[in-house]
Amino acid sequence: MKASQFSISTIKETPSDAEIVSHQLLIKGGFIKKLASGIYSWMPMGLRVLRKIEQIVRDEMDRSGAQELLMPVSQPGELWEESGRWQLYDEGLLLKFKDRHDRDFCFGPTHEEVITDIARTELRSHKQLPVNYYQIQTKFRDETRPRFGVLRAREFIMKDAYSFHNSLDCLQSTFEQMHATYTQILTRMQLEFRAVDADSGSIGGSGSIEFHVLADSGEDLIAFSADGSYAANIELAEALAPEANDTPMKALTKVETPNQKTISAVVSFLDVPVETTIKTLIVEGSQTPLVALVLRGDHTLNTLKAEKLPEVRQPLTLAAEADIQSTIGCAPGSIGPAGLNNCPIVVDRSAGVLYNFVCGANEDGFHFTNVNWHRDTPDIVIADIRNVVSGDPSPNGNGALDIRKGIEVGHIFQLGNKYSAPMKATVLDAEGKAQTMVMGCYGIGVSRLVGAAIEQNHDDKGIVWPASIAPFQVVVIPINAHKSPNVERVSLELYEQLEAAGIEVLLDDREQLRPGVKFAEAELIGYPHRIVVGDRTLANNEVEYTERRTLEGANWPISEVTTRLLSALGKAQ
RNA sequence: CGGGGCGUAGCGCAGUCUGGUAGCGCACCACACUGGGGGUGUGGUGGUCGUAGGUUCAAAUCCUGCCGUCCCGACCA
Repeated sequence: MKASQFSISTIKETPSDAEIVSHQLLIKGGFIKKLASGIYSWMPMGLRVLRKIEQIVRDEMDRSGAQELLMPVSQPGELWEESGRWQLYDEGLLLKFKDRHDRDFCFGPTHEEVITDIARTELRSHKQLPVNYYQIQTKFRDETRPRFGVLRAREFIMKDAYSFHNSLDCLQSTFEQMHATYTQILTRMQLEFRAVDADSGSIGGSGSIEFHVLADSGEDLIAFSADGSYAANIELAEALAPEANDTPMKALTKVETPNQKTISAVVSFLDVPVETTIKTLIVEGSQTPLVALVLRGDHTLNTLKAEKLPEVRQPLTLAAEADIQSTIGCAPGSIGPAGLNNCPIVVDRSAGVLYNFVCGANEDGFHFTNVNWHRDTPDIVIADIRNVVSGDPSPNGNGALDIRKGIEVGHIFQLGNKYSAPMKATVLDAEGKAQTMVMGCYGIGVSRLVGAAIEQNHDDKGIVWPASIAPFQVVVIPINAHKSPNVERVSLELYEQLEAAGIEVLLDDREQLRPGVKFAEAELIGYPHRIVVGDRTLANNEVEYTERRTLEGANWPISEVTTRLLSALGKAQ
């Protein structure tokens, strides 16, 4: 491709509405263009990247034996009534509309309903199973708050696959195969990632695994052991109970703590280690109006774990201050388990092994010190309700946990019969009886991967694309070709040679631009390899090579450019 | 959905407090110079100041409604 015939529209200024680096660089580099909040056009340069990722995904899905199909973007509301999700998603997410006959429709945020409808008519016999259908297609979700450019867009491109089985064992084997396929996809994209145990959320089903690209801007926290044998979303990672060390109990003391309403305030006011303090959160209960959740002062509540407690009402809701006042008799900030008799108390494992700790005295402006469980408190329930922190022991016993941020780019689920049962998707089994199919579903955010790849691969000059997904693998920049026929001839010959060798190369033949502009732009756009052709080195029959990632250069003999690039790109000649 | 910020040329912004000829930088067009790190000069193009209404002799500026957009939170297969 010649730059003179290809739209490149970079801008120097950082767009004011782009917060994170991938969004800024995609806009600055002219890869995408915003049409509305969370809705973007893919410009020619950006589309090349998107297509690269799609092709890797398609390739590996096909290799796994899955079959590609394409389902409609618009879906009849009736189908969603059948699965029960029309009402469930009544507020937000589902963008609904009506056709001219006043019939309900929605833009597909996902395609379980449509694929299950296809499966129940296409699949009749257990002999046809298992089958795994996939598509790469535009989805629309009316996110309450689109943000981060293509990382949380409303309209986005996703690969979604749905498998059908006649047994859980069969589902399990496809699930494992998809695990391997996703691993292969992300490996080919040259991204650093982790597959982690995850909550299956509102899509339902049992086991699920998320794939996260590691990046500091990630919205999720993932915990994993150093040896890689354990990895889970922090939502799910189990906090083990520490060993209790038997300490002699001291006498309970009530101390005045005027206006000390936060843990950090109490810690500095009383000059005690934060690990010896307790905080108490009051939430709405399922069997009682209120429930107390107790954590060590330096720990945070894991809402997902708390929500699963039988005592707690779903969804987890912090109690209103007025209810706390009337039931407990003090404001939040002075609550504590000691003497708290009018609601159940659930204590985190780590808090439950403390001796002589500090907590609120259930009276504004007072705390207790040297509190001890049982002696000073009513009956308690011990549970795992906190988020793990870095350094916690790994739940599988292998070393300590490390915590990193990740961008969720893939999620695979074992759905079971959540959709097939209500939608009556059955096949006849060997005995000729109707049997509800078991389903799995597997998603990869294709457009999100574009952003995730940049979050993980950039520097202060711009994007550093992994070669496998770069819009072009090589850029050839002639210097002052309009003045030097030699430069023009060599750069054109190199360009043709590289193309012939199957390398995707962009020849920056735009005459009106000065070299500095081309260099800066090349670094912004992030071509992995750069060849500069100028009279300076041409005298020695050489050109200048620069690797984008290291920005280190070297002079290469013209005759060896193709061979060296092929080997840098890992291609056999 | 709660809290906050911002809407002025394609992009980034000033002007709004204190009402009175709509500005700057980048980009774009023309010409000249320049030609190895977003170069220089000269001359230009481009704006119903988000929108609807109100106050006023007069509104980008004051008042009210609406819309859009971004941030924090809630939410998120």
